[in-house]
Amino acid sequence: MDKTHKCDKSDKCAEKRDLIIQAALELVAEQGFHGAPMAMIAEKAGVGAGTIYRYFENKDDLIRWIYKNVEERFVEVMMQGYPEHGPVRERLVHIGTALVRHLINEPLQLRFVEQFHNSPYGVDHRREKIFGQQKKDIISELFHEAVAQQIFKPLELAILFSLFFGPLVDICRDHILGFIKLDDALIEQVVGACWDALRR
Amino acid sequence: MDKTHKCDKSDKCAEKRDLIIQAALELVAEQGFHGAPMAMIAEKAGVGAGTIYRYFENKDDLIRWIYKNVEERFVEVMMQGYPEHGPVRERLVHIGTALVRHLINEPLQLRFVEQFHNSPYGVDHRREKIFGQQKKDIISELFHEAVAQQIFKPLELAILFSLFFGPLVDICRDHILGFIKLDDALIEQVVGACWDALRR
DNA sequence: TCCTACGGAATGACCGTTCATTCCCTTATA
DNA sequence: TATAAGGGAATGAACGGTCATTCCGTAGGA
Repeated sequence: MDKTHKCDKSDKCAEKRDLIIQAALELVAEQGFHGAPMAMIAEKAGVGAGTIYRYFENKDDLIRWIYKNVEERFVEVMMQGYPEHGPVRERLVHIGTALVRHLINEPLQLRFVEQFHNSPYGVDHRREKIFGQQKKDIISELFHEAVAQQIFKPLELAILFSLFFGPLVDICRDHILGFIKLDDALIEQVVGACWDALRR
Repeated sequence: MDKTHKCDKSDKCAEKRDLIIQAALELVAEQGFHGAPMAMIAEKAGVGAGTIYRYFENKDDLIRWIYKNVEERFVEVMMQGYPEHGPVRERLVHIGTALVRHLINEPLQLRFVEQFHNSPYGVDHRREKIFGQQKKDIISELFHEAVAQQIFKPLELAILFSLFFGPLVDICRDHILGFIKLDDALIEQVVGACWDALRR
């Protein structure tokens, strides 16, 4: 929930807000929640400690706001250029490739989301995602359709998601941490391998 | 590193030590590191707060000790009844199935390890694992052999591990949290799917 | 009596949050 | 234009609480 604030439009206030967000994103991504106390976020953003509370109710509010925005950007990226009427494999490869490309270009966003998922809210968030999955997002639809057409193995959505997205996120982390070196050819191979896991 | 202690052998002291370990394991697994302060661990173990420091140098020492032991148990379980001279697929299915069965029987151990991996030490530990991978554990050997025989896709070990173990651990967590319900048939299907991801 | 294990209050560091104060920009007035 | 007043934005020292760790008095066995 945003805190009501006099100047929402693109003026100095918005700039300051963005500075806080960026500082928090970086610190949490690089040091974890432990390594991102409010005082440090404020210092990195170049504002006073109290100023943060003019823009966000409390730390939870700040963290959740960042998470929501980062997640939305993930979906946007996967939907950009999505071949809506192409065959299932093409659509899936598009999603996987777009996701991996984005994650390795925005390592802070990946690390932040991972930190978030492994925290008290993380479980609640996943529960909501899985059980509240009545809303028809395009990716869930694609998976459902592929199961119905007997292209995918007849498994629950949660399992199919783990088979496909789990390894992709893992290798992005390994790339960011310098354990492996991803390039376009390798990304294609790994996405292909994840496809193989899903295929009937 | 254990702290030197007069009575190491199976007497009352060892019992008390185990109580501390069990309490810490449960609290960290269920509440995360934040929710497992030393005072709470002591209370749950039924000992004084200071007593913990007679058995472990500090909290880090305690946590690392538990992690090391839990991880060793994972390997033990995967190696129990390992069909060393069977075909690659049989050996891999054995490992995957044994791991999943163990993890869903010991949810605390899985949750603890996940908490550990997402913490400051987590990255260091993984770095050590990947770059210090000169030691020939049986599982790495199996993967190397399968690549050499062109049974697996020609990918780095870290990637193959992510493709195989990543989804397996994910679905165990989902099972523990009640999001899905694993049974023997389903485990077999999922392990089979992970095999498909690796297969050339 | 000596020595070791133990408990739990005490300690000091640190964290999120608050709030009295200051700063600065806008507006009103002459 | 010059000046004063008003008010929202920003600040950072201070507060209350929590944490890991230490310290010291006590109990019990040799």
